[in-house]
Amino acid sequence: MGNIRTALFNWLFARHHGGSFILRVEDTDLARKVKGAVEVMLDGLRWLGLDWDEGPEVGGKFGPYFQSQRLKLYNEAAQRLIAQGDAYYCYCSSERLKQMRAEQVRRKQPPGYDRRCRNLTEMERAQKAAGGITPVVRFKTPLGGQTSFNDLIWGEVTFDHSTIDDFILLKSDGYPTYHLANVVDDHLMGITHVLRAEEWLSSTPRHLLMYRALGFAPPQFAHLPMILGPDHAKLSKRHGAVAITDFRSRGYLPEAMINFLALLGWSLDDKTEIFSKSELIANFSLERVKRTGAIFNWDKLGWMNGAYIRRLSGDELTRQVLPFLERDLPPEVKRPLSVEYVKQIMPLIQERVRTLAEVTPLVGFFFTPELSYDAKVLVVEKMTPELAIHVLEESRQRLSQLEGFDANSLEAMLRPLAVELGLKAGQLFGTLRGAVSGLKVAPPLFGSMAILGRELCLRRIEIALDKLNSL
RNA sequence: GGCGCAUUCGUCUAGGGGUUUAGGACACCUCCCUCUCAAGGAGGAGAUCACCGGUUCGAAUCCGGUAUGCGCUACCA
Repeated sequence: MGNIRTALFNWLFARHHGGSFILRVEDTDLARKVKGAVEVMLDGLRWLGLDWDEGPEVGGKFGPYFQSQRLKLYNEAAQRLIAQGDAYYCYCSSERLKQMRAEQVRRKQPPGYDRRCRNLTEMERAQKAAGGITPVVRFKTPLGGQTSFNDLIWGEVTFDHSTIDDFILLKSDGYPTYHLANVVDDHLMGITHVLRAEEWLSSTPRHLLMYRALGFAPPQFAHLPMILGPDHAKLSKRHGAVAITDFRSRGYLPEAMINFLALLGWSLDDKTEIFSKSELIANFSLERVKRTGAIFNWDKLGWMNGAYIRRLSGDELTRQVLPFLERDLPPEVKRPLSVEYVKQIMPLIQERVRTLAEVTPLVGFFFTPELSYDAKVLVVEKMTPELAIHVLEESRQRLSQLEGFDANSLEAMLRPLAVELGLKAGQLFGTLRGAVSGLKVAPPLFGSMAILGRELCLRRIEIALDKLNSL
């Protein structure tokens, strides 16, 4: 989620300024490599409509866009830094480092590499190398001084070099760390603006130090606020959906997701809530990005998604709902579904759902050949089974003789019937609703009956009567 | 522990010295509409603007301190 929001802000920023949105896959951690993860990410971006100008699949002048395919570049940079005296080989074992850290923590010292290998002589180096340890490459952080930079969102930020240790550039498996790869690539790829999550703020001085050592002009940085869960912790799997694709399968619309995500940390003014993509692009600016983390509010997302669903045309709603019906309707329902039939139903539920996934349970009775429900739904408030039977028999009678069978004629006949039977409208309609849909809460009755048709309605009333009679 | 940053209704936020009895949205409550549920409409409740000092005629807005929270402090990104 956080990554997707970061991607969105990058995309909005690029589109607003007429720049390029570049997608680079930072797959430099072998241990965390997950098969298919990249495809999922690309799918998510595509679904949201965040198209990239350079990157996987579309290519670009500065490819490849997978860091795992650019190892040579990082190696060259590391070698250059070593040659210049800005980096060095470190032969310390991870066991020693772990121990060192534990000791530092115990003594309440700031944890960090103790620079044991920083000034090894040629002789010592050769000795260590002979020991069979594959070294890592560390950056030789200046011991004194400080680095300041002007973050586009946080303003002027300063860090003392004394708080930065000699961080690793190249791991012993030959892969670069984020720090190295990121700096090398941003330079090589001509990146002008880096918009990333706040968690990177404190490592920015390291990056700046590297840009300087490498003789590269650094890009502009903007650190975005984080997205938190309801417990104020960084949003994670524990908080429900994390992958953007989860939202798709839960029936959220991409436009709503974008709108909602954009408002997490950014706002235009004190009242506008609904933004189209082009309005977002037109109005987006870093100056209006907040600095504080925002909690992901599912309720508001639901409301916003509902608002977007209500704005859909009948055709569009139908098109979007179809896959959910195909997926969620019980197997006994014949496929493929009739698009025309679905389209007829849509107006009845459009303003009643917050997600596309909520449609199926509401409209299942339009498709299911056999309704299965408890006879209790036929006996609404202030009714008895006997009364319900009477009501249904009377209704069946009238329904079978009714001239037309559209919503209007149904209503014109049913309303007076309630009066005639000495019932409140809700009593009659509720009973019929139960018989026809098997639901207590359902789409509007007349419209539903019209779509189901006379024959089916009458049959369902028969079945309802059977149910009541066998109570 | 160190460093950096933040702190306005439960949540997302507007507001950056007087126009603020701090505005909007979600959620919540009431009423209207109504065949259920929604949607829609009208109201309501909800924030001593973290706290303490200072600057000022005047501070949510500026300054300092405190508290709390978050991030970083990995051969993760």
